[in-house]
Amino acid sequence: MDSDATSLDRSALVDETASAIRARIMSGEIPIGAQLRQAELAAQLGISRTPIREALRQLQAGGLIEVLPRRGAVVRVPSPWEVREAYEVRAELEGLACERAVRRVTRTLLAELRGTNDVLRANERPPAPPGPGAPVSPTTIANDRFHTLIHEMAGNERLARTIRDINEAFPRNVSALVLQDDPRHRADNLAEHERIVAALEAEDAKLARREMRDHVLAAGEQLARWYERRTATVFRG
Amino acid sequence: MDSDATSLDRSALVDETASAIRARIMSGEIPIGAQLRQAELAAQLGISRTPIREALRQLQAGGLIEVLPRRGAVVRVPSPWEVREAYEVRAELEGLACERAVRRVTRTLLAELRGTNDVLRANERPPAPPGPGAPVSPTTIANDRFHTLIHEMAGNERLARTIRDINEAFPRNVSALVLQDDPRHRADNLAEHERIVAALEAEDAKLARREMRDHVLAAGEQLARWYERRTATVFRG
DNA sequence: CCTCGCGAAATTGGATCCATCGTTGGGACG
DNA sequence: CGTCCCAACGATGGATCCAATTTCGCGAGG
Repeated sequence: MDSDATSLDRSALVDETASAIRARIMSGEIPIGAQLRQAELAAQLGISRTPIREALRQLQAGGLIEVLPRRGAVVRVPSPWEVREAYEVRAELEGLACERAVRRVTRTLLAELRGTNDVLRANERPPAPPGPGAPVSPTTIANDRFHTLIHEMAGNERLARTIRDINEAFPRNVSALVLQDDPRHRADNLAEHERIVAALEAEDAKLARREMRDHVLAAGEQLARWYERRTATVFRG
Repeated sequence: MDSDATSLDRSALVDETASAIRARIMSGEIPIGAQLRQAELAAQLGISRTPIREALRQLQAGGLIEVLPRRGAVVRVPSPWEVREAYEVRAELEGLACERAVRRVTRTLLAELRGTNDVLRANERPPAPPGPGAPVSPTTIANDRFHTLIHEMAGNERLARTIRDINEAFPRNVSALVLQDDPRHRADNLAEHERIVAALEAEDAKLARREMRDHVLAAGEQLARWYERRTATVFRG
């Protein structure tokens, strides 16, 4: 019964399935703490439970979900502490990437970086309050592109992959929400991006590294605070 | 048919299976490039192919093995380039860990670090040439303990996990072999460890970071060279 | 009204089945 | 003698089956 969704008919079905599930968790369509029922997922994707289970094992290895024996899989609920730890590591790695990117910076790449910032500037007033499961906003795409570009400029696959792995351990839409929620955060974020571009243009590796490091740390702090408020709310309700 | 091996009867069978297979790859018992036959592994572990396949997905997510559609799983053969990239990242992360460890250093921990170095010093002449699949040597254990201790001292779970993930992407016995092969490498390794301990004792965070960074980079370079020689040999033979 | 307990339903997880694809060895042809 | 083709074999991968365990609901008892 191919109810809806993406038609997974290619050869790498398990990997595709894992991506599909990951995307639904990332977007918030499947919220934090939710149970992942194998039968349900199988029905929605129009496949049997076997590839579902293999896909869940992949997500488990990445730390996005937790598989409890005989109790099924659950989307992990990151603690503020975990978020801070992860973002300290990510800040270091993104800083390194930014430092390395200085060596490879070109006018074209700088222009593309500025392009992403233009999008951020234009969308300072977001069109709609993004709820969970909403399609990824232009702002988020521009943000991602900014970072991804720098990862590519760093010219180290493992570095890019490591950063990606850390990011994918947390439902990303959450961080997007944090950023888009508060106009002040958006402004800070844009200013930090612009300082990073300036440092790259000046080919000041140390400065670029420090700016990127601080930028990621600031974002992590906001995200951690969001989780703090969230857990506080949960305990009250 | 429970032929031999470890009796996997607990509830987290898939995770145990993954660990078992990983251990056999890490030790070199299953060499680089080898095919992982599901039926064979299942028979050896006395279970069916289903948990084997899930375990392979976990290993695939870690990057240790590669799963080609319809062609089964193969232990990845890292290129020297990949090794250098990975060790650049690892060097940065271990350097960070070492820098952070300065804040938490105690006499007890310093003593334990020195203890691992004593083992390295005592075993400058390794008892037997370690072949693939050999049990882990005291030297390797001491080496691991040295690094693990510092990771713990850093007090950041994610950092430790990230470093571990990178390490586990390469069959570890290879790097152990590289170290133990050449007396000169062993001596260098020991001297570097001692400099790191000295920097920790002096509570010089920046120095500790630099020493650890250089140490890991040096090890990575040796490992990359080993892979270069290996691929050269393979092409000849 | 709340708590405890039992039984049915739901869910997981390992084993097994079978269609499909890849591989290999042998034979025919150039 | 080398190359190509085909058939048989082997392996993978998705689907299905069934036992074991957890969860949920309902009712009895305090």
